[in-house]
Amino acid sequence: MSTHVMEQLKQLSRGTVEIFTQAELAQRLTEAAQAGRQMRIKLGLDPTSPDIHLGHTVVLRKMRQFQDLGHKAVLIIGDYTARIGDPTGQNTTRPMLTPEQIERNAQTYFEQAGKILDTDPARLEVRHNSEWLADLRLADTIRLAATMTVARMLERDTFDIRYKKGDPIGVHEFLYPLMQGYDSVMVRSDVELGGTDQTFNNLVGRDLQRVNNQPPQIVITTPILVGLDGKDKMSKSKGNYVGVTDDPANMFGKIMSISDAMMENYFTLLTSLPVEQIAELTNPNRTHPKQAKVLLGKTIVAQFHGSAAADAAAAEFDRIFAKGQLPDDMPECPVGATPILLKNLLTLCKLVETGAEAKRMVQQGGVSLDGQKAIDANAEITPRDGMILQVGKRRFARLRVQ
RNA sequence: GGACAGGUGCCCGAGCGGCUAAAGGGGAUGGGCUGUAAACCCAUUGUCGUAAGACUACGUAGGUUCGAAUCCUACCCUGUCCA
Repeated sequence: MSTHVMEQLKQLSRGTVEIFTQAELAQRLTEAAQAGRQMRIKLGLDPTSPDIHLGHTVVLRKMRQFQDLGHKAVLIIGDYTARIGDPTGQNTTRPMLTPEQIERNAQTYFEQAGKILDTDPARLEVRHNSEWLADLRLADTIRLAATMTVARMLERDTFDIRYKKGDPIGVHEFLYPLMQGYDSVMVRSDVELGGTDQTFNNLVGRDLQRVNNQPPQIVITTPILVGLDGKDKMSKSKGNYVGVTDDPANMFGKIMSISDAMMENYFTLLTSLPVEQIAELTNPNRTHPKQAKVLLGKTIVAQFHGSAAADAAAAEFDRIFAKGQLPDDMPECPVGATPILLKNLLTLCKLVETGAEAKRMVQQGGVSLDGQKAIDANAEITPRDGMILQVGKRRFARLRVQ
Protein backbone atom coordinates (compact mmCIF):
# COMPACT_ATOMS: atom_id res chain seq x y z
CA MET A 1 0.00 0.00 0.00
CA SER A 2 1.41 3.36 -0.94
CA THR A 3 1.92 6.03 1.67
CA HIS A 4 -0.50 8.10 -0.33
CA VAL A 5 -3.27 5.60 0.15
CA MET A 6 -2.37 5.18 3.79
CA GLU A 7 -2.74 8.88 4.28
CA GLN A 8 -6.14 8.83 2.60
CA LEU A 9 -7.27 5.91 4.68
CA LYS A 10 -6.34 7.69 7.84
CA GLN A 11 -8.29 10.75 6.79
CA LEU A 12 -11.32 8.78 5.70
CA SER A 13 -11.41 6.78 8.90
CA ARG A 14 -11.65 9.78 11.10
CA GLY A 15 -14.97 10.11 12.82
CA THR A 16 -16.33 6.84 11.51
CA VAL A 17 -17.73 4.03 13.56
CA GLU A 18 -16.99 1.08 11.35
CA ILE A 19 -15.67 0.34 7.91
CA PHE A 20 -16.69 -2.90 6.23
CA THR A 21 -13.92 -3.50 5.57
CA GLN A 22 -10.90 -1.33 6.02
CA ALA A 23 -8.79 -3.72 3.93
CA GLU A 24 -11.24 -3.61 1.05
CA LEU A 25 -11.30 0.15 1.18
CA ALA A 26 -7.53 0.29 0.98
CA GLN A 27 -7.56 -2.03 -1.98
CA ARG A 28 -10.33 -0.18 -3.77
CA LEU A 29 -8.55 3.13 -3.28
CA THR A 30 -5.36 1.68 -4.65
CA GLU A 31 -7.05 0.16 -7.68
CA ALA A 32 -8.96 3.31 -8.43
CA ALA A 33 -5.81 5.38 -8.20
CA GLN A 34 -3.94 3.02 -10.51
CA ALA A 35 -6.73 2.96 -13.05
CA GLY A 36 -7.29 6.69 -12.73
CA ARG A 37 -10.91 5.94 -11.99
CA GLN A 38 -13.38 7.87 -9.87
CA MET A 39 -14.95 5.83 -7.15
CA ARG A 40 -18.70 6.11 -6.77
CA ILE A 41 -19.75 7.00 -3.26
CA LYS A 42 -23.40 6.41 -2.52
CA LEU A 43 -25.54 8.18 0.01
CA GLY A 44 -29.25 7.61 0.25
CA LEU A 45 -31.39 10.37 1.54
CA ASP A 46 -34.85 10.59 2.87
CA PRO A 47 -36.92 13.22 1.11
CA THR A 48 -39.70 13.23 3.67
CA SER A 49 -38.27 16.22 5.52
CA PRO A 50 -36.46 19.06 3.81
CA ASP A 51 -34.59 20.55 6.72
CA ILE A 52 -31.14 19.37 7.50
CA HIS A 53 -29.27 19.92 10.71
CA LEU A 54 -25.77 19.34 11.98
CA GLY A 55 -26.57 15.67 12.55
CA HIS A 56 -26.96 15.18 8.82
CA THR A 57 -23.79 17.05 8.10
CA VAL A 58 -21.61 14.42 9.73
CA VAL A 59 -22.13 12.02 6.87
CA LEU A 60 -22.17 14.82 4.31
CA ARG A 61 -18.76 15.95 5.50
CA LYS A 62 -17.47 12.43 5.06
CA MET A 63 -18.85 12.54 1.54
CA ARG A 64 -17.08 15.80 0.93
CA GLN A 65 -13.77 14.20 1.89
CA PHE A 66 -14.26 11.62 -0.81
CA GLN A 67 -15.11 14.33 -3.29
CA ASP A 68 -11.99 16.23 -2.39
CA LEU A 69 -10.01 13.09 -3.13
CA GLY A 70 -11.53 13.17 -6.61
CA HIS A 71 -14.36 10.73 -6.20
CA LYS A 72 -17.97 11.06 -7.19
CA ALA A 73 -20.82 11.56 -4.79
CA VAL A 74 -23.91 9.68 -5.85
CA LEU A 75 -26.91 10.95 -3.98
CA ILE A 76 -30.00 8.84 -4.16
CA ILE A 77 -33.32 10.38 -3.46
CA GLY A 78 -35.61 7.74 -2.10
CA ASP A 79 -38.59 9.15 -3.92
CA TYR A 80 -40.11 5.76 -4.63
CA THR A 81 -40.04 4.64 -1.04
CA ALA A 82 -41.31 8.01 0.16
CA ARG A 83 -44.19 7.82 -2.23
CA ILE A 84 -45.29 4.48 -0.90
CA GLY A 85 -45.03 5.76 2.63
CA ASP A 86 -44.19 3.66 5.59
CA PRO A 87 -47.12 3.47 7.98
CA THR A 88 -45.32 1.47 10.63
CA GLY A 89 -42.46 2.26 12.92
CA GLN A 90 -42.35 4.93 15.59
CA ASN A 91 -43.52 7.66 13.33
CA THR A 92 -47.07 6.60 12.68
CA THR A 93 -48.09 9.90 11.19
CA ARG A 94 -45.49 9.86 8.48
CA PRO A 95 -47.42 11.25 5.57
CA MET A 96 -47.50 9.96 2.07
CA LEU A 97 -45.83 12.49 -0.12
CA THR A 98 -46.73 13.53 -3.59
CA PRO A 99 -44.03 13.62 -6.25
CA GLU A 100 -44.18 17.41 -6.16
CA GLN A 101 -43.59 17.56 -2.42
CA ILE A 102 -40.75 15.12 -2.74
CA GLU A 103 -39.16 17.19 -5.46
CA ARG A 104 -39.53 20.33 -3.43
CA ASN A 105 -38.02 18.68 -0.38
CA ALA A 106 -35.18 17.27 -2.40
CA GLN A 107 -34.53 20.70 -3.88
CA THR A 108 -34.40 22.34 -0.47
CA TYR A 109 -32.21 19.55 0.76
CA PHE A 110 -29.70 20.18 -2.00
CA GLU A 111 -29.52 23.85 -1.38
CA GLN A 112 -28.59 23.06 2.20
CA ALA A 113 -26.35 20.11 1.43
CA GLY A 114 -24.59 22.29 -1.11
CA LYS A 115 -23.05 24.21 1.73
CA ILE A 116 -21.03 21.11 2.46
CA LEU A 117 -20.84 19.13 -0.74
CA ASP A 118 -19.04 20.04 -3.90
CA THR A 119 -21.84 20.55 -6.37
CA ASP A 120 -19.70 20.42 -9.47
CA PRO A 121 -21.43 17.88 -11.75
CA ALA A 122 -18.11 16.16 -12.22
CA ARG A 123 -18.18 15.35 -8.53
CA LEU A 124 -21.87 14.94 -7.89
CA GLU A 125 -24.54 12.77 -9.40
CA VAL A 126 -28.13 12.80 -8.26
CA ARG A 127 -30.49 9.94 -8.89
CA HIS A 128 -34.04 9.06 -7.95
CA ASN A 129 -34.65 5.46 -7.07
CA SER A 130 -38.00 5.49 -8.83
CA GLU A 131 -35.91 5.34 -12.02
CA TRP A 132 -35.46 1.64 -11.48
CA LEU A 133 -37.80 0.66 -8.66
CA ALA A 134 -40.95 1.84 -10.40
CA ASP A 135 -40.36 -0.63 -13.21
CA LEU A 136 -39.83 -3.69 -11.08
CA ARG A 137 -42.39 -6.37 -11.66
CA LEU A 138 -43.69 -8.64 -8.98
CA ALA A 139 -41.56 -11.48 -10.36
CA ASP A 140 -38.46 -9.27 -10.09
CA THR A 141 -39.40 -8.28 -6.60
CA ILE A 142 -39.82 -11.87 -5.54
CA ARG A 143 -36.45 -12.72 -7.01
CA LEU A 144 -34.99 -9.84 -5.05
CA ALA A 145 -36.68 -11.01 -1.88
CA ALA A 146 -35.37 -14.50 -2.40
CA THR A 147 -31.83 -13.30 -1.80
CA MET A 148 -32.59 -12.67 1.83
CA THR A 149 -33.73 -14.91 4.64
CA VAL A 150 -36.14 -14.16 7.44
CA ALA A 151 -33.53 -15.09 10.02
CA ARG A 152 -31.11 -12.55 8.63
CA MET A 153 -33.78 -9.89 8.54
CA LEU A 154 -34.56 -10.56 12.15
CA GLU A 155 -30.93 -10.02 13.06
CA ARG A 156 -31.39 -6.38 12.44
CA ASP A 157 -31.77 -4.89 15.86
CA THR A 158 -34.78 -2.71 15.19
CA PHE A 159 -36.64 -5.78 13.96
CA ASP A 160 -35.20 -7.95 16.67
CA ILE A 161 -36.34 -5.64 19.43
CA ARG A 162 -39.79 -5.21 18.02
CA TYR A 163 -40.22 -8.89 17.33
CA LYS A 164 -39.26 -9.86 20.86
CA LYS A 165 -41.52 -7.21 22.29
CA GLY A 166 -44.39 -8.46 20.20
CA ASP A 167 -44.67 -5.21 18.30
CA PRO A 168 -45.95 -5.48 14.77
CA ILE A 169 -43.58 -5.63 11.83
CA GLY A 170 -45.16 -5.08 8.45
CA VAL A 171 -44.08 -7.49 5.75
CA HIS A 172 -43.31 -4.58 3.48
CA GLU A 173 -40.76 -3.39 6.01
CA PHE A 174 -38.61 -6.31 4.98
CA LEU A 175 -38.60 -4.87 1.49
CA TYR A 176 -37.04 -1.54 2.36
CA PRO A 177 -33.53 -2.86 2.99
CA LEU A 178 -33.80 -4.83 -0.23
CA MET A 179 -34.84 -1.78 -2.21
CA GLN A 180 -32.00 0.24 -0.80
CA GLY A 181 -29.62 -2.57 -1.55
CA TYR A 182 -30.93 -2.73 -5.06
CA ASP A 183 -30.12 0.96 -5.41
CA SER A 184 -26.50 0.07 -4.81
CA VAL A 185 -26.61 -2.46 -7.60
CA MET A 186 -28.17 0.03 -10.00
CA VAL A 187 -25.68 2.80 -9.36
CA ARG A 188 -22.75 0.42 -9.04
CA SER A 189 -21.53 2.04 -5.89
CA ASP A 190 -18.01 1.45 -4.61
CA VAL A 191 -18.69 2.80 -1.17
CA GLU A 192 -21.87 3.53 0.69
CA LEU A 193 -22.01 6.02 3.52
CA GLY A 194 -24.60 6.17 6.24
CA GLY A 195 -25.27 6.59 9.92
CA THR A 196 -24.92 3.59 12.16
CA ASP A 197 -28.69 3.18 12.01
CA GLN A 198 -28.27 2.30 8.35
CA THR A 199 -25.66 -0.39 8.85
CA PHE A 200 -27.94 -3.27 8.11
CA ASN A 201 -29.52 -1.73 5.03
CA ASN A 202 -26.16 -0.81 3.61
CA LEU A 203 -24.74 -4.26 4.19
CA VAL A 204 -27.65 -5.70 2.27
CA GLY A 205 -26.38 -3.66 -0.66
CA ARG A 206 -23.11 -5.55 -0.43
CA ASP A 207 -24.90 -8.88 -0.65
CA LEU A 208 -27.05 -7.85 -3.57
CA GLN A 209 -24.07 -6.56 -5.48
CA ARG A 210 -22.30 -9.86 -4.95
CA VAL A 211 -25.34 -11.74 -6.22
CA ASN A 212 -25.28 -9.50 -9.27
CA ASN A 213 -21.61 -10.09 -9.91
CA GLN A 214 -20.48 -6.67 -8.85
CA PRO A 215 -17.66 -6.02 -6.47
CA PRO A 216 -19.38 -5.47 -3.13
CA GLN A 217 -19.48 -1.92 -1.90
CA ILE A 218 -17.51 -0.87 1.11
CA VAL A 219 -19.79 0.32 3.86
CA ILE A 220 -18.73 3.17 6.09
CA THR A 221 -20.86 4.14 9.03
CA THR A 222 -20.71 7.45 10.81
CA PRO A 223 -21.85 8.14 14.35
CA ILE A 224 -25.23 9.54 15.15
CA LEU A 225 -24.64 13.05 16.43
CA VAL A 226 -25.85 13.71 19.92
CA GLY A 227 -28.22 16.65 20.22
CA LEU A 228 -27.69 19.83 22.20
CA ASP A 229 -29.24 18.26 25.28
CA GLY A 230 -26.43 15.73 25.36
CA LYS A 231 -28.86 12.86 25.67
CA ASP A 232 -30.80 11.99 22.56
CA LYS A 233 -29.71 11.98 18.98
CA MET A 234 -30.00 15.30 17.27
CA SER A 235 -33.39 15.56 15.68
CA LYS A 236 -35.86 18.17 14.70
CA SER A 237 -38.70 16.64 16.66
CA LYS A 238 -36.65 16.71 19.86
CA GLY A 239 -35.84 20.35 19.32
CA ASN A 240 -32.23 19.70 20.25
CA TYR A 241 -30.82 20.55 16.86
CA VAL A 242 -28.89 23.21 15.02
CA GLY A 243 -30.31 23.71 11.55
CA VAL A 244 -27.90 24.55 8.77
CA THR A 245 -30.10 27.49 7.89
CA ASP A 246 -30.12 28.87 11.43
CA ASP A 247 -28.87 32.44 11.52
CA PRO A 248 -25.33 32.98 12.82
CA ALA A 249 -26.32 34.34 16.22
CA ASN A 250 -28.65 31.47 16.88
CA MET A 251 -26.27 28.86 15.64
CA PHE A 252 -23.50 30.21 17.81
CA GLY A 253 -25.72 30.48 20.86
CA LYS A 254 -26.95 26.94 20.51
CA ILE A 255 -23.45 25.58 20.26
CA MET A 256 -22.35 27.54 23.29
CA SER A 257 -25.07 25.83 25.27
CA ILE A 258 -23.65 22.34 24.95
CA SER A 259 -21.89 20.84 27.92
CA ASP A 260 -18.09 20.82 28.00
CA ALA A 261 -18.01 17.07 27.81
CA MET A 262 -19.61 17.15 24.38
CA MET A 263 -17.05 19.41 22.79
CA GLU A 264 -14.63 16.74 21.74
CA ASN A 265 -17.36 14.89 19.93
CA TYR A 266 -18.53 18.00 18.11
CA PHE A 267 -15.00 19.06 17.23
CA THR A 268 -14.28 15.68 15.75
CA LEU A 269 -17.47 15.26 13.81
CA LEU A 270 -18.25 18.80 12.78
CA THR A 271 -14.92 20.44 12.09
CA SER A 272 -11.81 19.53 10.18
CA LEU A 273 -9.37 20.58 12.87
CA PRO A 274 -6.51 18.13 13.27
CA VAL A 275 -6.98 15.60 16.03
CA GLU A 276 -3.87 16.84 17.84
CA GLN A 277 -5.33 20.31 18.06
CA ILE A 278 -8.65 18.96 19.26
CA ALA A 279 -6.84 17.13 22.02
CA GLU A 280 -5.24 20.40 23.10
CA LEU A 281 -8.51 22.24 22.97
CA THR A 282 -10.46 19.74 24.98
CA ASN A 283 -7.87 19.38 27.69
CA PRO A 284 -9.03 21.82 30.37
CA ASN A 285 -5.47 22.13 31.65
CA ARG A 286 -4.33 23.41 28.31
CA THR A 287 -7.32 25.40 27.12
CA HIS A 288 -10.06 27.09 29.05
CA PRO A 289 -13.27 25.31 28.11
CA LYS A 290 -15.01 28.54 27.32
CA GLN A 291 -12.32 29.53 24.88
CA ALA A 292 -12.49 26.16 23.23
CA LYS A 293 -16.23 26.36 22.94
CA VAL A 294 -16.07 29.79 21.37
CA LEU A 295 -13.69 28.43 18.79
CA LEU A 296 -16.00 25.50 18.17
CA GLY A 297 -18.94 27.81 17.69
CA LYS A 298 -17.05 30.12 15.38
CA THR A 299 -15.69 27.26 13.31
CA ILE A 300 -19.09 25.75 12.78
CA VAL A 301 -20.84 29.03 12.07
CA ALA A 302 -18.10 29.94 9.61
CA GLN A 303 -18.83 26.82 7.59
CA PHE A 304 -22.30 28.02 6.85
CA HIS A 305 -22.10 31.78 7.05
CA GLY A 306 -18.48 32.74 6.56
CA SER A 307 -15.93 33.76 9.15
CA ALA A 308 -16.97 37.42 9.30
CA ALA A 309 -20.46 36.44 10.37
CA ALA A 310 -19.01 33.94 12.81
CA ASP A 311 -16.84 36.58 14.49
CA ALA A 312 -19.77 38.95 14.67
CA ALA A 313 -21.96 36.29 16.23
CA ALA A 314 -19.31 35.53 18.83
CA ALA A 315 -18.85 39.21 19.68
CA GLU A 316 -22.57 39.70 19.98
CA PHE A 317 -22.91 36.69 22.20
CA ASP A 318 -20.16 37.97 24.47
CA ARG A 319 -21.78 41.35 24.73
CA ILE A 320 -25.24 40.05 25.60
CA PHE A 321 -24.52 37.10 27.84
CA ALA A 322 -21.08 37.66 29.31
CA LYS A 323 -21.32 41.38 29.77
CA GLY A 324 -25.08 41.62 30.00
CA GLN A 325 -25.17 44.42 27.48
CA LEU A 326 -27.58 45.11 24.72
CA PRO A 327 -27.36 43.47 21.34
CA ASP A 328 -26.16 45.40 18.32
CA ASP A 329 -29.51 45.60 16.74
CA MET A 330 -32.82 44.48 18.03
CA PRO A 331 -36.31 44.26 16.69
CA GLU A 332 -38.19 47.52 16.71
CA CYS A 333 -41.70 47.72 17.99
CA PRO A 334 -44.03 50.40 16.69
CA VAL A 335 -46.34 51.72 19.41
CA GLY A 336 -48.74 54.58 19.98
CA ALA A 337 -47.86 57.42 22.33
CA THR A 338 -50.73 56.75 24.70
CA PRO A 339 -50.09 54.99 28.01
CA ILE A 340 -50.42 51.25 27.87
CA LEU A 341 -50.39 48.48 30.46
CA LEU A 342 -46.99 46.81 30.64
CA LYS A 343 -48.39 43.34 30.02
CA ASN A 344 -50.17 44.57 26.92
CA LEU A 345 -47.03 46.26 25.73
CA LEU A 346 -45.12 43.00 26.08
CA THR A 347 -47.64 41.09 24.02
CA LEU A 348 -47.87 43.87 21.49
CA CYS A 349 -44.12 43.71 20.92
CA LYS A 350 -44.35 39.92 20.68
CA LEU A 351 -41.92 39.40 23.52
CA VAL A 352 -44.45 37.06 25.08
CA GLU A 353 -47.31 35.05 23.65
CA THR A 354 -50.08 35.88 26.07
CA GLY A 355 -50.99 38.35 28.76
CA ALA A 356 -50.74 35.56 31.31
CA GLU A 357 -47.19 34.86 30.27
CA ALA A 358 -46.38 38.54 30.53
CA LYS A 359 -47.63 38.57 34.11
CA ARG A 360 -45.56 35.53 34.94
CA MET A 361 -42.42 36.99 33.46
CA VAL A 362 -42.79 40.19 35.41
CA GLN A 363 -43.57 38.32 38.62
CA GLN A 364 -40.43 36.26 38.19
CA GLY A 365 -38.30 39.29 37.68
CA GLY A 366 -37.53 38.61 34.06
CA VAL A 367 -38.73 41.87 32.60
CA SER A 368 -36.90 45.13 32.43
CA LEU A 369 -37.60 48.53 30.95
CA ASP A 370 -34.55 50.56 30.01
CA GLY A 371 -32.57 48.31 32.32
CA GLN A 372 -34.95 48.85 35.23
CA LYS A 373 -36.53 45.68 36.53
CA ALA A 374 -40.29 45.90 36.24
CA ILE A 375 -42.37 44.82 39.24
CA ASP A 376 -45.94 45.32 38.16
CA ALA A 377 -47.39 43.88 34.99
CA ASN A 378 -50.35 46.18 35.33
CA ALA A 379 -48.27 49.32 35.53
CA GLU A 380 -49.18 51.95 32.99
CA ILE A 381 -46.30 52.71 30.71
CA THR A 382 -46.05 55.83 28.65
CA PRO A 383 -44.03 54.75 25.62
CA ARG A 384 -41.00 56.82 24.87
CA ASP A 385 -39.20 56.59 21.58
CA GLY A 386 -36.13 54.38 21.90
CA MET A 387 -37.25 52.78 25.13
CA ILE A 388 -35.81 49.32 25.53
CA LEU A 389 -37.85 46.38 26.62
CA GLN A 390 -36.22 43.14 27.70
CA VAL A 391 -37.63 39.77 28.67
CA GLY A 392 -35.28 37.15 29.99
CA LYS A 393 -31.74 37.19 28.70
CA ARG A 394 -32.40 37.10 25.06
CA ARG A 395 -35.62 38.80 24.12
CA PHE A 396 -35.33 42.48 23.29
CA ALA A 397 -37.34 45.18 21.60
CA ARG A 398 -36.83 48.88 21.01
CA LEU A 399 -39.94 51.01 21.04
CA ARG A 400 -40.69 53.27 18.12
CA VAL A 401 -43.42 55.73 18.90
CA GLN A 402 -45.57 56.36 15.87
C1' G B 1 -65.33 -11.45 11.59
C1' G B 2 -64.82 -12.29 17.22
C1' A B 3 -62.58 -11.22 22.33
C1' C B 4 -60.04 -7.92 25.24
C1' A B 5 -57.16 -3.26 26.33
C1' G B 6 -56.84 1.79 25.50
C1' G B 7 -57.48 7.19 23.56
C1' U B 8 -56.23 12.86 29.51
C1' G B 9 -52.65 19.12 29.16
C1' C B 10 -46.24 20.27 24.67
C1' C B 11 -44.87 14.78 25.80
C1' C B 12 -45.29 10.54 29.26
C1' G B 13 -48.69 9.39 32.87
C1' A B 14 -52.26 9.30 37.52
C1' G B 15 -57.32 10.15 38.33
C1' C B 16 -62.49 6.66 37.45
C1' G B 17 -69.31 11.12 39.97
C1' G B 18 -68.40 16.89 43.40
C1' C B 19 -62.45 18.86 47.34
C1' U B 20 -59.93 18.60 39.36
C1' A B 21 -57.42 23.84 35.46
C1' A B 22 -56.79 17.96 36.53
C1' A B 23 -51.29 14.23 41.05
C1' G B 24 -46.26 12.87 39.48
C1' G B 25 -42.37 13.00 35.91
C1' G B 26 -40.06 14.96 31.44
C1' G B 27 -39.53 19.17 28.53
C1' A B 28 -39.83 24.38 28.19
C1' U B 29 -39.51 29.25 30.32
C1' G B 30 -37.94 32.87 34.39
C1' G B 31 -34.63 33.58 38.60
C1' G B 32 -30.07 31.99 41.41
C1' C B 33 -25.13 29.90 40.89
C1' U B 34 -21.24 30.03 36.86
C1' G B 35 -17.07 30.31 32.42
C1' U B 36 -21.93 31.32 28.23
C1' A B 37 -22.64 26.57 29.86
C1' A B 38 -23.55 21.66 31.90
C1' A B 39 -24.80 19.95 36.83
C1' C B 40 -27.39 21.89 40.94
C1' C B 41 -31.23 25.02 43.72
C1' C B 42 -35.92 27.91 43.55
C1' A B 43 -40.19 29.25 40.77
C1' U B 44 -43.64 29.19 36.68
C1' U B 45 -46.03 26.18 33.01
C1' G B 46 -54.86 27.01 29.69
C1' U B 47 -56.97 31.88 28.04
C1' C B 48 -59.23 36.59 29.26
C1' G B 49 -59.69 40.08 33.36
C1' U B 50 -56.39 45.51 37.69
C1' A B 51 -59.23 42.22 40.66
C1' A B 52 -63.47 39.39 42.27
C1' G B 53 -64.21 36.12 38.65
C1' A B 54 -65.49 34.23 33.80
C1' C B 55 -64.60 31.03 29.87
C1' U B 56 -62.35 26.84 27.34
C1' A B 57 -60.13 21.78 28.15
C1' C B 58 -59.64 14.95 29.38
C1' G B 59 -60.91 10.98 21.03
C1' U B 60 -66.05 12.78 18.51
C1' A B 61 -71.39 13.35 19.04
C1' G B 62 -75.35 12.76 22.10
C1' G B 63 -77.56 11.22 26.97
C1' U B 64 -78.17 10.36 32.57
C1' U B 65 -77.33 13.67 36.86
C1' C B 66 -78.21 19.43 41.00
C1' G B 67 -73.09 18.17 39.29
C1' A B 68 -69.20 14.09 34.51
C1' A B 69 -62.33 13.37 32.58
C1' U B 70 -65.04 9.96 35.67
C1' C B 71 -71.70 6.61 34.45
C1' C B 72 -74.69 5.26 29.64
C1' U B 73 -75.26 5.04 24.02
C1' A B 74 -73.38 5.49 19.18
C1' C B 75 -69.33 6.57 16.22
C1' C B 76 -63.98 7.27 15.01
C1' C B 77 -59.01 5.83 15.99
C1' U B 78 -54.81 2.71 18.18
C1' G B 79 -52.82 -1.83 20.16
C1' U B 80 -52.93 -7.17 21.61
C1' C B 81 -54.99 -11.94 21.04
C1' C B 82 -58.28 -15.65 18.42
C1' A B 83 -60.02 -16.91 13.47
